Amino acid sequence: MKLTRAGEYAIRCILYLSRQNVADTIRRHDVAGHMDIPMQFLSKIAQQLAKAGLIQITQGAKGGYRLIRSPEEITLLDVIEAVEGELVLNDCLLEHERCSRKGTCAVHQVWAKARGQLRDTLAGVTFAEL
Amino acid sequence: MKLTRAGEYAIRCILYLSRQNVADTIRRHDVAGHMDIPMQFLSKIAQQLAKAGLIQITQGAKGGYRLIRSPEEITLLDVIEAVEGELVLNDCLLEHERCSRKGTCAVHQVWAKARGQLRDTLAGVTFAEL
DNA sequence: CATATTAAAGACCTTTTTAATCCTATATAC
DNA sequence: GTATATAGGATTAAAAAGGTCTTTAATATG
Ligand code: SF4
Ligand code: SF4
Repeated sequence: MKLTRAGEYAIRCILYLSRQNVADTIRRHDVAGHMDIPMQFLSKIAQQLAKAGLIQITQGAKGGYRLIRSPEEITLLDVIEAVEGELVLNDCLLEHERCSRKGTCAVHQVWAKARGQLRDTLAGVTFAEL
Repeated sequence: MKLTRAGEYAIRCILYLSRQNVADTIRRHDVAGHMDIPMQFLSKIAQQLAKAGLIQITQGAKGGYRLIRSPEEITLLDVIEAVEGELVLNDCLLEHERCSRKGTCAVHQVWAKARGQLRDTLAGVTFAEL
């Protein structure tokens, strides 16, 4: 029930990019150095952020990462779900996960509510505010 | 960012006990059978629930588990934290976890808020309601 | 007391996830 | 074409999750 390192690093990465001149491409080396992220691990994370449409990656000299969307349009939830997948608090919340009790289970409703609340909270914070 | 099986089983166990005659001692075998919990694994979980003061365990013939507190007094959060430990969403929320950014980190505040919200939600549901 | 019943306790195990790192390939600026 | 940078796949080590096995101990009942 906890954020992974990858999730934490992803947030730091976007946070760093948000604070620079947003139009610039920032070197991976700089992001990793300033935000205490292992460089190679950052590569993996950046690739997921790119796949999710949050950043653009440029290879080669002068390459690096650049935000595609503006900080106001990126929420914490976006970043977290980009690297951790859909946020659920209990497996039975996933559509394909079958629990025989699901239909009538009162606990299930609680998890659904809690999940909604958490996602709303995280979706309510943009990187412009951070 | 998800409940473990142990947590899920713990909830099912308390749920089952809450639905029986609360004063009765229920056999581990029955709980496991009715709630689809691996028997030996339930032992481990029950021991944690006992340590947390939620159930009383009796060994020997006619032994089993019995609720100590009434269902109205047991919340989902109680049960979850009994087996998973204190609920936190990011490591930096733990007192002893050091992050050099913690002091000024805006993200930290969000996690603190989200965690509080989630705990409140789970603490707001008792087994009498379930 | 003897015996049957029932759970504890600790060791052990397997699988999955996490958190990286290594290495080769590839893209770009100059 | 060379130096600079990241991609992408394979690999790895450590930890956590999710159990199981075996031995021990407690209790009821005849
Ligand atoms: S018992 Fe309820 S909460 Fe637990 S997995 Fe099934 S549907 Fe979900
Ligand atoms: S950067 Fe902020 S949110 Fe991330 S671990 Fe440090 S204090 Fe917590």
